[in-house]
Amino acid sequence: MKYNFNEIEAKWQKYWAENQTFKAINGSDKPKYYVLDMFPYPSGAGLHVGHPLGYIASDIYARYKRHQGFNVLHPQGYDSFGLPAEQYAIQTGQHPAITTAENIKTYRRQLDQIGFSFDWSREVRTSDPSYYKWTQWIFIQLFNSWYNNHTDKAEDISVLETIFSSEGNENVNAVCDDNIEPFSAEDWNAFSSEKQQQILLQYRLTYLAETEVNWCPALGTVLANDEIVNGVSERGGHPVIRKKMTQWSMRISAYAERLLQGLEKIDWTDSLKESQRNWIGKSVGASVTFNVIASETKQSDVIDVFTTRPDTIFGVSFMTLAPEHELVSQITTPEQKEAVDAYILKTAKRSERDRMADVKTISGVFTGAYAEHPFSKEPIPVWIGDYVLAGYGTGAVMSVPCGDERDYAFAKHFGIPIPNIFDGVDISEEAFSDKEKTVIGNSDFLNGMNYKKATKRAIYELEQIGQGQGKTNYRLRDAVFSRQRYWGEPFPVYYVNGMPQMIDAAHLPIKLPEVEKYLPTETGEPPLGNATVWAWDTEKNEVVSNDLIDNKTIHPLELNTMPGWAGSSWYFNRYMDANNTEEFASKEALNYWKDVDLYIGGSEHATGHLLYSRFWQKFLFDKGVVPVDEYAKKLINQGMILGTSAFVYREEGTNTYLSFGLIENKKVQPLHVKVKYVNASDELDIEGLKNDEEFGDDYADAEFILENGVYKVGRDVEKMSKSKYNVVNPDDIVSDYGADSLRLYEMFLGPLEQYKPWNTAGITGVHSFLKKLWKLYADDNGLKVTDATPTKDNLKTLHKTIKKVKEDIENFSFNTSVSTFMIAANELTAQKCTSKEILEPLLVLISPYAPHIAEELWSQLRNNGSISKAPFPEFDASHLVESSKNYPISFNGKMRFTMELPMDMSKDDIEAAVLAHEKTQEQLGGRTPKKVIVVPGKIVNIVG
RNA sequence: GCUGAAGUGGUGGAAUUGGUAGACACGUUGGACUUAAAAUCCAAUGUCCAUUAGGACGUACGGGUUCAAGUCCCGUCUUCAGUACCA
Repeated sequence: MKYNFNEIEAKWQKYWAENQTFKAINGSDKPKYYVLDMFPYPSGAGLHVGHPLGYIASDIYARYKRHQGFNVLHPQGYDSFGLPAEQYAIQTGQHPAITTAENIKTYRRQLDQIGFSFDWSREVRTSDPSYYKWTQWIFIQLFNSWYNNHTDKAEDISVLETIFSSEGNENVNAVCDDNIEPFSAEDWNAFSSEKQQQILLQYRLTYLAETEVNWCPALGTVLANDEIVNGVSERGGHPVIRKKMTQWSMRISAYAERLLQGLEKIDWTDSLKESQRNWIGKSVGASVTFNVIASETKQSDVIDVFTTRPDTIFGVSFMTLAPEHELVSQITTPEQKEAVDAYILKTAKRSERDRMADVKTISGVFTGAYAEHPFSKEPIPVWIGDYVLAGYGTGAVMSVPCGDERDYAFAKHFGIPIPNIFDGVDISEEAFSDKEKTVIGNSDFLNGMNYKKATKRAIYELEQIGQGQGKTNYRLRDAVFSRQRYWGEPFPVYYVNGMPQMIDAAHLPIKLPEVEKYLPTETGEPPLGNATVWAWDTEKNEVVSNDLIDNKTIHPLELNTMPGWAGSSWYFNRYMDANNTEEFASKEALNYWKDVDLYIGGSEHATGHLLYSRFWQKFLFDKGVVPVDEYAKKLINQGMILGTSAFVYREEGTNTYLSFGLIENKKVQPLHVKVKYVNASDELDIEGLKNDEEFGDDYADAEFILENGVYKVGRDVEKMSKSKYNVVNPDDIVSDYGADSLRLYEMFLGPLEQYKPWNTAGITGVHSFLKKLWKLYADDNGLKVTDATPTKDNLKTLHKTIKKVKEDIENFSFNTSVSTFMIAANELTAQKCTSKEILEPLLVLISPYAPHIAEELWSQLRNNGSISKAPFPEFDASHLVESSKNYPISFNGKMRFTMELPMDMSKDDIEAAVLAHEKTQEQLGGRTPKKVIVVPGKIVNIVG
């Protein structure tokens, strides 16, 4: 019997699929366990070996939990709306749905052959109308809700309407737009329905607003903050500019504090939580109102600022407004108008990127206006400067040069006085911003106080004069929810007189219309502007032709689509009841599965998907739709598998290629070559390269200068990508070595969280382990497992393996358990172990890692009558772990323990006492300890 | 700048959490089997000194605590990731 992995793997994959072996049952008696992967975007390139890393880890964990008697939910699906399919459609005219379906087919085939234990009966696709029906439904719920600060949760918009009609908005404490005019109940009831709708829109959790957005002209769409990296688009690296547009926004800022607090109760990595904390950016301080001193040319006005240092209020020597600040034009004096206008123009021209790249240059202009210090009543010059951002706080700061680096630099640059309000600190060279060591001086009633006391007192005094109060500010801004794209969820929205109306949930889904072109229209409308059947008939409740629009019963539909993160913000709930056509998911299913016990995915989603999905979950929790407000108890970020690129070096201006060792100081141009032409010793297969279909011609006449008879390539570790020719396809690995080898090797490569390079050569190690394992059970004559009584050594090997592997899985250090298996196989081979009492549990143990070979051997043992246990996947192995718990052998045969002994014993006496000790004898199994480390008073270490 | 993670052989990485540093694997070298290759098996493989026995050094660098430090503390440097004029 040979280890024919291809045959075995195909056989069991077929068996699992036909028997729905991994189907999870809703409402089983067993305890539930939910293991979730971040679902993939099915790209046209298919999977490379880096993609399955996290899936293998979660699969091991899921299979382990099944063996422990849990009812495991381990689903998979596709985040199938996205830009690549749309761009392909723009180029080729092929409908993105077709491309997407094809890509999904490839993904599914590739995933299947790795032997994952997914419950495919629960598959979701975000681009499927039966799925996005519920994404639209959630959008409607958000539209129909507002955030009540009194109850600290989202409530139905009808509650707000009731309040408005009975008492106006005076006592409403909601998270809403700024600048809402106060109105009474009488006012409200007298407002036109349109005016009422306008006001309500300012309170809704998803709202339409003219916002300054990140517009990417090359992509023809707006981007969220997290889709921009260093001032250019994350996808494609195109420039991004600021532009005002009417957009749907999500009021995520309402949840800032709860998103922050919620981090305390979930087991996510510290770095990820820290990223989210920074992104939310809570700062506690005060808002302070400065009165602008009125003069002939300007009226009196007020400037509100936010500061985290109200204790330094007596250090204010000027104020700075963002150039975009709305007061600038009002307060600028005629003498300064020219300079101010020129400055505003200059900064507006600078792109976001320039402004970010160049933070050292100090620039600004005096407006000519003065504000009055709230306490000293001294006049304070008001400047504008681009170091103040319009989008944070109020877009204005009180500048305290002695306590803030930027204010200090600004003051120095423009010769503004720098009053010192810190006792015993020299500020002639730099600002002093250490809060902890602060002692305030020169500050009237704050003198002698530390930071904490002075802050409290300053806020109190500001409140007394009505010019300020304590305030908490968050950096987190509302998320723009509109995209000018075709391949996304359509909004369930139509417009009557320009006011958005929700389509009744009973008529969902609103399916994407057909269009001829996937580009924006000539008039600059989003791609849905190309649709001819895209109007809403409010009588028939269906989508009808645009020609029929009469703005009475038939109205235009929204042309934007939802962003990529819409569908991924709630999919984990859908898996619980994926085929429900009546509800988002049934109450029973939601209450049974509740939340994800283990979520594995990449850290690149820290401030995107992982924040937005927490926001939606909290909202759905407020609405009573889901039973928990944090959906993932534990989250692990898997690292990335990188490619090892290979280079040949062309001597500049020639057709000669120098071997890596011969470059020395010569000018060479490194060129990527396909990694498949390079062996483990970095030697290039020149013939292979010259015969390559794609690039052979480029090298046909090339001369390769060898060293020691071979051409050595250079190596570099980079991200796997098509353009670097370092992509390794899992299909090739599976056909050459088998899925079990791939699974083991990906785990063996290193710690799960770490970034590590792929190196195909190394896979022979785990592959020969599997062959060795097979030989332990079978040889040319068939199975060789016997009823023999296990020896002491056999038992020791088995139990230390069980202990170690259990620990490893529970700590997610899958890499070391692969080593443990190898050691076990080597030891049992050396011991010539054939005992089924050893070999049987070993199979159970290894099955989460290498399920195919384990299933095959288990089933053979069953057929042969050697085992009478249950079929493999249903086999509850929890007793194995239990039995090993008290097994009297410690890991690796090493043992250490501490033993109290009298202080005055001699070293020899101590050793004698150790040898006589009962426990020592037992643990050493009669052998003499190699080393005893003795410390006065006790024995610390006995090594056997 | 700030935040987070990390720095161990030629390489990927172990180290029972303060207790034999380098497990396991790749690679390399040598050997067995073979007409040969592949496959398989065996041995060696941190550095330096030594014929051997053995010895010295060694976990980025410099200090410290401890009977004992890769692990803990202080300082420095480097790399990676995220974030950045956030008042």
